[in-house]
Parts: sequence; C-alpha cells; structure tokens
Amino acid sequence: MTVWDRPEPPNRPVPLDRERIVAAAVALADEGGLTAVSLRKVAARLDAGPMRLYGYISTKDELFDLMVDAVYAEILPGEQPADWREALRVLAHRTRRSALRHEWLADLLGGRPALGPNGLAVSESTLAALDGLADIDTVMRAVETVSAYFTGAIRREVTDLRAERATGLSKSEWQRARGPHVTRMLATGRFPALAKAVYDGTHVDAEESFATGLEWVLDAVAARLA
Amino acid sequence: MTVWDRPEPPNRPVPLDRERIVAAAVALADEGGLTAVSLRKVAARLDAGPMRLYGYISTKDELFDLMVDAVYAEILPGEQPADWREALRVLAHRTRRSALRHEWLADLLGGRPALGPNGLAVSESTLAALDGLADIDTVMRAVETVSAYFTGAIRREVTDLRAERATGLSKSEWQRARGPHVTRMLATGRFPALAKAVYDGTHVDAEESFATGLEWVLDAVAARLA
DNA sequence: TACGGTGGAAATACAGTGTATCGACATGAG
DNA sequence: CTCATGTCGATACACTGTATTTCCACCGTA
Repeated sequence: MTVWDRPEPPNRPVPLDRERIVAAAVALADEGGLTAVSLRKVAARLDAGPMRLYGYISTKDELFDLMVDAVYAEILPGEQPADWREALRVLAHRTRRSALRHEWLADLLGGRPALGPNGLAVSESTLAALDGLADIDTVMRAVETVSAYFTGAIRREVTDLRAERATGLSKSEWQRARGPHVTRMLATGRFPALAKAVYDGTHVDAEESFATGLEWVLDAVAARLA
Repeated sequence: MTVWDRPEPPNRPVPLDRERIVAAAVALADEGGLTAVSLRKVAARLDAGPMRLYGYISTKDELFDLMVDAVYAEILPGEQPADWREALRVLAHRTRRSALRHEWLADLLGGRPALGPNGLAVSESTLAALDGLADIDTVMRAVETVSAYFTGAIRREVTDLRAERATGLSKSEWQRARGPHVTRMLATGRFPALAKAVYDGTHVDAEESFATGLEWVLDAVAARLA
C-alpha cells in the first residue's frame, strides 16, 4: 500500500452545530417519516460519525425535541393579531399547516413538553393574546382546551391521510368505506349508526372540518371569557 | 451424551391465540411502557419463539392495533346513557381512565385508525347516542370535535405526568416551574405572560381541568345540535 | 409396520438500531 | 520538540423487527 493508493485524509472534520444537525434530521423525516431518522443517517448526511452527535445531544429523544422546536419557529406567527380569537385561530391553523408540511410532527405533537425557545415563545405569545381577558386560571384553561382540540384533530387528520394513502384507494372510495375490512363489518348490520354515518355522510374537506370544530371550541371559550 | 443427560422434550408447544398474545403485550407495556414491548419478550412470556407470533400478526404495528382494541373493550360502557351529552362525557372519562391505567395508550391514541371490533363498537355506540339529533354531518362533526379534544387532552396529561415523574420534583414544585430550565427561562423576563401564568396560576387538579374543558366543548356541541 | 409428505415451530441469519467505550491523532501549551 | 488535552471515529454490545432455512412430529398411505 503506497502513498499513491492511500487517499488524503479529510481536511478537517466538517464543523457542526445543532442547527445543521436538526436541519439534516428534519430533511430525513420529511422524506421518510420519523422512522427514517437514525443517528447514523443524520450523521452520514453531515459527513460525520454517529458518535459525533453526542456532543450536541445526549439522546435521540433530545434530537426529536430539537426538531419539534425547529418547527415551532415556523409556527410562531410574525406578528400577533390583537384579537384573542384570531390569535388562537391562527395558532391552530399554522400548527396544522406545519404538520401537513412535516407529517412526523403529528407523531411528536404533545408527546413531550415543548420547552424549547420557540415552543416557549409560542406559549408566551398565545397567553399574551388572552392576557387580562379573565383570571389566569380561566385563560390557561382556554388555551389548553383549544390546544387539546387542535392537537387531537391534527393527529387524527394525519393518521387518516396516511391510512388513505396506504390503501391506494381514491379519496372518495376511502371516505365511503375506509377499506374493505370496514365495508365488510358495516355489511354485517351490527353497526347501523356507523354505517349510516359512513354512507350518508357527505364528504367534507379536511380543512373545513378542522376549521368548523375549531370555531365551535372558540365559541365555547368566548362564552367563558365573557 | 446418553438419554439420561438429555432432558425430555417439551410436551407440545403451548397453544397460542391472539388473546393471550395481546394480554402478554399489554402486561409488558403496563410494566415498562411501549418500548418494553418487543416481539421477543412477548413471545418469551408465552414460552414461544419470536417467529411464532407471525402466525397471528404480521407486523408489530398490528400487535399495537390489537392492544389498543383490547383497551377499547374496557372503554366501551356497559350500557349507554340515553342522554347524548352524558354518553360523550362518559366516553371521554372512560378513555381518560383507561389511559391512566395504561399510559402507553396515550402514545397510540389517534396514531392509527381504530378499526378493530371494540373500536368500531365504541364508534357505533357513540354515534347511536347522537343519532337523529341533527343531520349526519353535524353529528359527525360533533363526535370528532369532542374526540379531538379528549384525545389531545389525555395525551398532554400523560406527557406532563411523565415529565413530572422524570424530574422527581414534587407536584407543587413541578407545577410552579416545570423544572430548573423553565425557571431559568422565566427569570430572563422574556416570557412575562407565561411567567405570570406559571407563578400566579393556582394548581388545578388534572381531572377537574379535563372535565372543565370537556364541558366547554360539550356546551359548544350542544349549541350546534339545538 | 415402514415411509414419505406436510405443516408448523424454532433456530438461524441479517440488516439495522441507540449508545458506551476506547484508541488514535491533531492541536495547543510549555 | 515534547507532552498533555480534548475531540473524533472505530469498534463493540445488546437489542430490535423480520426473512429464511432447518428440523421434526404428525398423518395418510402403501
């Protein structure tokens, strides 16, 4: 093995920082879902060994936390609407759009406390929008209720999206029967109310359905703030 | 190696069925969370080889689906209350209690469509409780909105529970500052509304908070059904 | 009774995972 | 020029889900 056979050693290890790591992880997750994110693959994208990452994070879950916080940066609205209702509405819709852009977010949302800088900033601006409209406890209850709603709704929407995609069924077919198994079950007659809902229900646009439910919840909140 | 050294072969492989498999998996998950559920460990509990399970399920996710459906059997109320509002309330609370009994449920809830027999039965009885109170689309929107709420709320509650447990902080300490990091962040003064909420908010019981938010959402639904 | 065939269980194998440990090496200090 | 230091990557380990192969008890037939 002469010099000529041996490649030059790499100049220096590529400089790394959390931002680059998280960006690589997010890209991986956007392409192949959360399961496509492995420390080895993230590191490989950055031309580094896997162990290198442990200087910046100490566990894979922490990487997920950073990824979520990175998305919260997208969610944080540029300037806060003055109206509390509009503020909550915008938050919900922005979160939903981010989750549709990064479907893996649905798997993580609410799964760990969001204590990163952007997560805190989102909480702060949300609470600020409601500040003074009622006692603190009512305000918190309001924010938590609305968050619970849109967290749950987003999760379900993304889940349905994936299931639909997995069957390869057309949108309307899916909506009609959610695949052959459910069709069979409904045919047994043991689920009349469900069957009625599935067959007689008109197809509603996911965004519209999300928005409608949201307005209902906002109405409820409004009633309590007044 | 004479006969005397060789142990008798086991009588016959233990008979297996999905019920026993799922029970073992649930037990494992109850003890150590979802990550403690591996096909090898489940099989070991049943004195079987890991591959044996693939006769009953074809993927680990399917095992999770079965586990969730097993819990839906707990959730399904014995007899349905006549009042639609009570029906939804009971569903929400029973789901919550099941999730507190099996915390791993919070990780799975809403993560995959619940198409198992018990899941369908829960949907059926829920829809039946609202049947005729409004047009189908409104009814579905109502159910989905309430489900989205309690799904999200349960997920957050369990997440908080775990975080609290992980820090080893006392309940009140946790409530006050959610650990040293948040305390530090709040001290920077960059999150005044959040700080106010954390420090001035009175401690509210998780169940009460869940129930209150739920009633708000039910109010909203009631307004639309009328 | 002997013999294949067959079906299902188990062993083995494989490609991957997160993470601990350790050796080597480039860099900065004396 | 030498030595300590700290960081990076290779190696290692225990484990994962799952595909493939091997094996063996059973059964119907000759």
